[in-house]
Amino acid sequence: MNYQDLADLIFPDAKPIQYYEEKYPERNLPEGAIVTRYAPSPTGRMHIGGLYQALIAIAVSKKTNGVFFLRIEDTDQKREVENGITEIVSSLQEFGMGPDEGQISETEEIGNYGPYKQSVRKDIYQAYAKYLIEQGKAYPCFCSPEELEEMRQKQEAAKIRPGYYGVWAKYRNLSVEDAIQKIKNGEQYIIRFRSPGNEERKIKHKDIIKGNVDFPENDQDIVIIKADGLPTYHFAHAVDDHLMRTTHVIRGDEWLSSVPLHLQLFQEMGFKTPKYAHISPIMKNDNGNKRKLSKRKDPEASVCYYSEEGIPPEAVKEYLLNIANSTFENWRRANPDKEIDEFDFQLNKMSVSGALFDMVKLLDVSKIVISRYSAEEIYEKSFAWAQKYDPELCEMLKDKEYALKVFGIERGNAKPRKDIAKFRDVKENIIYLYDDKYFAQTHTYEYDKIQDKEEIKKILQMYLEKYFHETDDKQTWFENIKNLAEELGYAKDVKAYKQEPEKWPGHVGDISTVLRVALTARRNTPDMYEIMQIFGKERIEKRFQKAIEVLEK
RNA sequence: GGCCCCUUGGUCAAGCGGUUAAGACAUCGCCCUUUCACGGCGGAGACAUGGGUUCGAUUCCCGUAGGGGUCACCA
Repeated sequence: MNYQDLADLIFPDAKPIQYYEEKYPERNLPEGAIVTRYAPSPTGRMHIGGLYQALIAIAVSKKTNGVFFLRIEDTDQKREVENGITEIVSSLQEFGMGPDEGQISETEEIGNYGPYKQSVRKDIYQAYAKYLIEQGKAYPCFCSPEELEEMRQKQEAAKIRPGYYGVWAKYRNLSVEDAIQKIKNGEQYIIRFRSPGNEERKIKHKDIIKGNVDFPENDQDIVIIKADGLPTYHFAHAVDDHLMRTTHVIRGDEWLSSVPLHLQLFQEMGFKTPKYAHISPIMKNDNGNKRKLSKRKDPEASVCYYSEEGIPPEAVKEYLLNIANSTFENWRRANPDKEIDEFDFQLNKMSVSGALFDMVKLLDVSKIVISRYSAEEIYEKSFAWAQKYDPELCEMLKDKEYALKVFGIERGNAKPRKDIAKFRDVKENIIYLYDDKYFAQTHTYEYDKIQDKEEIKKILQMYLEKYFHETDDKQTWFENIKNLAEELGYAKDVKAYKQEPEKWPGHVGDISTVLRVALTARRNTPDMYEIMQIFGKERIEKRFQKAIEVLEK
């Protein structure tokens, strides 16, 4: 009896690997095209780190006219979660990051290199496992989990390197006959890789991001097929990325130390090795300690946080790209209107260590992104956000014509306002411009310099009677406020006042402040002329009246 | 603990043997301005540490400290 008999006994129905090799031929792509992927496990809400990885993968594949595909790594049924794939697919979609090929819903996929869901590729993995067994490069192991655990404890107690290797690899040298006998006896087993490695030897590896790294060779006989017949990550990675013709494996750097194993697997199976790029995780400062952004502890770790807050997807992408390649920022400044895809992303320029997540910076990016929107765009996006997350704002925005006027204040010009960082800010930002909300609230009118009740009343009344005309242009409008100031004995010109402040009780700015506060109950607002234009005389009058009522209380 | 990786201002980061050590965010001041925002100008603020190598180290080598990753029939 020989390896072939053993292989046939274990996987009687597996196809020869030639079948798959032919079914999934080399891709016909231009020179230098990068084929890469995002390969998450459907285990819950999508993590920002995953989005980051996918974004980078897309950037490099787009740049080289390559392929970006989505593969679902669901070989661990225990950790799987309902609608896990939908979560991934819809998150990517929301960010405009749909794959060129791969899984596109729980059950559907596109592309010729599928299936793209590992759980339905069982036959393929088994064919390759069989191939390995035939050559004596893999073998059945009959250790129970308890036995393995016991072994590990022994190793730890003896302070030697834990694992299934060398003399500890109990079934590595079991004869084919004995193995066959055990299997026929119905003993449980899994399939292990017979590692040709030697821990004493070093391998050199060049990672695109991390640079040169030296590791000891792998000598662990790792499990390749689990008791449930599904492959482990390592084996699936080798088989899939070979068959899907991946040229660049872009993944989190928690995999870096598995590289010796992966390289060995590729070599032993006769596969061409892909290039690796290991991305540092996005970190968070936790009481002086750096740690990975955690979905449990940090809301901002979940991709859904951004849509809930109303931070535009493109802002998140720009921020992430910024962490990835700091030259992005300069490029963006120079090319404000270009698509992100046009940025020449450099994998090898990525930081070797993990960046701390900076919400303040993200919000700054977001402010810039939102400031570039037209009134129409910010209306549409705010409305869409409000429909999901804020019924009150949604109600306010139903009057589109009015909302467009509101959003149009100081927008669409060369120096647009940058006062909205996320759609959640919108309501607070505009609510005082809505009469029903405004009059329903009780306000404290915090006037600044001019506090005298009678003086304030006089200013408001006189302004409406003599100095406000709906048809005035901005210059005339402000000239009128100056005239009002003068009539009341205030300085018309702020500079003149500042030079000789003792000559006047105040200046035109103080008058403006009274008008502004009485009009909006706020000291800080965007351009008051535009606000008054939107309101018209009648509404201004109503608001002044309310201000006066409050004064008289 | 073994193995591997990392360490430039508060944060993200250029630089890769000779630089007044870029830039962005944040911060502070001034200017612009009827307020705020925007914008403009300016300030403060960094090469973890100790040894080498070198005419010269932030840049190269070694050690130390600190941080991160990894050691599953999880990915």
